[in-house]
Amino acid sequence: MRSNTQKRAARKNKAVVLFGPTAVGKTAMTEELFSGSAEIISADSVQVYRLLDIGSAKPDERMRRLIPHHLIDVRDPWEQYTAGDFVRDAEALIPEIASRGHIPLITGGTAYYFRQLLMGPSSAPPSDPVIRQSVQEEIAARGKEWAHRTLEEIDPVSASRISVNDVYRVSRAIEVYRLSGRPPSSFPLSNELRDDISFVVIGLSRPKAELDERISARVEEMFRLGLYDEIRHLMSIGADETWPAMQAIGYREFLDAAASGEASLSWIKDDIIRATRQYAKRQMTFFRSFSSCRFFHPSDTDGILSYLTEQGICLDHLRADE
RNA sequence: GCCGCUUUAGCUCAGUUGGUAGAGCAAAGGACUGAAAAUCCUUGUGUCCCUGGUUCGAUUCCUGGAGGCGGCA
Repeated sequence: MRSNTQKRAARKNKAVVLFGPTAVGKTAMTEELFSGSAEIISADSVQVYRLLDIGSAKPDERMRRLIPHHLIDVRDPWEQYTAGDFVRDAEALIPEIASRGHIPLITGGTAYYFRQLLMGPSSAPPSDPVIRQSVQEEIAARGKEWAHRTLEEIDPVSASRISVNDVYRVSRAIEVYRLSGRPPSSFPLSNELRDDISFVVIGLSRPKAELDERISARVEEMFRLGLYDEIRHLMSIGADETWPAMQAIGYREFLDAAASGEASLSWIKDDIIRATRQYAKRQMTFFRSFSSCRFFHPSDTDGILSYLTEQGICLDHLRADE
């Protein structure tokens, strides 16, 4: 029935998705446009971890007072947080925030989290630590060629998509098969925006030279704020490369340096800057593949504002002006 | 000043018994099925320091020069 469909459409939750590579200027832009009218759902796979404050560029106290933030500091650095956890948490938060009369603003840099949320999560079973470990041990013992051959037997489609060298994905594919008894490629994957939530998707970008400059400045600032002390504290409580959080840029470079012996702070700093630039590039590649995304320069607040209005998002201070 | 080593891709360096070259890193582009700041795929790039000589042909051999490193004065 038409009226029913309309009613459901009217009740559909709205959310704004704001993506940008590291250091584009998300925070400043967000503060300017959304203070007082939104609550942030952080889509950031590193800011979920406690104790990783400086290197993950967590929003400061002042910012968090201006706009409530969710999904920051929700795990200890030795715990695993996954894209699936993120989707579940975000799905719960969106209606909750809307019920307070606020705009759910999903913002961050973890493109994979956005993908899972926007197109709907995969229905493949979540990882089981025991099975994962046994698959990994087997691959270590028998080699990656064996692993890929094994995948080819259980799922030729996946095998043809995944490189032999991509042990990370081959391993997960075998794991999914052992968990479910089904070929990984049999779990459906959508490339369309899900239709139970109405998303307005905004991307922020800058010319490369501009972004590179900001990344250098940000890393310098992290060192000034005490990144070295932060990692030293983490290491003093037992942090090593087996902790999920320690694969984050800005932390693992210290662990690598400690493992290899000699490396000066300025060497480590250069490593971090380089890795961050490479990461920013990968983020942009991923996000450009979302056809529903509209890109803006972070300083173009007028453009963003009118796009939001056009999409039916009404900000409080805009309302106040009327 | 003398002796030795050295000069090849943006960087570190292989190499060509004489037929104008290739790895790693960096860079650029791309992928991404509950680990994703992870992981993987693809692609260039060159006065082979300069100058003469030998040679059908020199980045490669020889002469002379310039830069760098080390040793002796």
